[in-house]
Amino acid sequence: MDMCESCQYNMQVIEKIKNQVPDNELTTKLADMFKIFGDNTRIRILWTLFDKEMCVYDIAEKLSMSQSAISHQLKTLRQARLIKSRRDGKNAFYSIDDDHVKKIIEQMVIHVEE
Amino acid sequence: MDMCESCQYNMQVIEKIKNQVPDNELTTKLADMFKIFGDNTRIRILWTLFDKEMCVYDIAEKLSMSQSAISHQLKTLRQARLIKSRRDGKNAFYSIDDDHVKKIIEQMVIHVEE
DNA sequence: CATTCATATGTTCATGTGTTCATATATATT
DNA sequence: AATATATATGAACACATGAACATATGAATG
Repeated sequence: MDMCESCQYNMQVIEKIKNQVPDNELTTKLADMFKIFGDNTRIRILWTLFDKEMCVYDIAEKLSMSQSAISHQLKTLRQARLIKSRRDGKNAFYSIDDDHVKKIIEQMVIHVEE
Repeated sequence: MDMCESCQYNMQVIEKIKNQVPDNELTTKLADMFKIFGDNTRIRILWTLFDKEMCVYDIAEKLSMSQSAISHQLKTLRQARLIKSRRDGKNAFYSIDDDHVKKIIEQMVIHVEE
């Protein structure tokens, strides 16, 4: 079967993964990153930011949560470099910072929806 | 750019995700599944099982952890349907139960390795 | 059937995590 | 400068979680 560039790259990664003793440094990095995704509020924030950047207040309203709770989670997501922020006057606008975020969540959607 | 079946399917999922109000039921499922991956021991177990099935004792030895700790995590992974078990005499052999497991971890490897 | 080996499970404990509440900071407006 | 609005942050609390330890279960073997 013909594969596109993206899938070929993925196959290379799989080959790299296979037949190796688990590298503790890498697996720790992986687990830590999975942890960031492992919270409903953070997933909902990322989901909300999929199509457009949004300010803190609007995210909080859309998700029916307090500004503080959202702000705390935005900090977590920003520290993990999954989102970035930009100031515009009184507002701070947040947006997805990494192309992989969609792919990672998408892959999990495929998994849970079967 | 030409895309293979797999990538085309992924694109469809992306389209489905975009521009929607986050569905709390789905995002909860996603977060819960990410949580399962969000532990170094569990990632290392999955990693170990990538190429072949293994019994509990061998996994514990390979990862230098107690049999109890491994068994507990195997239960977690089994309940999440990420691995399956098979008895052979005194031994319980575990193996990856879902094709997506590799893809999910692989996608995260791509992310953290940049 | 008693023993041994492999695995599973219940409990406990220390640690981590997410939200709330109160408050601080930053920017704009009057 | 005083005030209002938007966001960030620190502390505290409730809750979740992973490993250790002790023990139970299950299967083979004498």
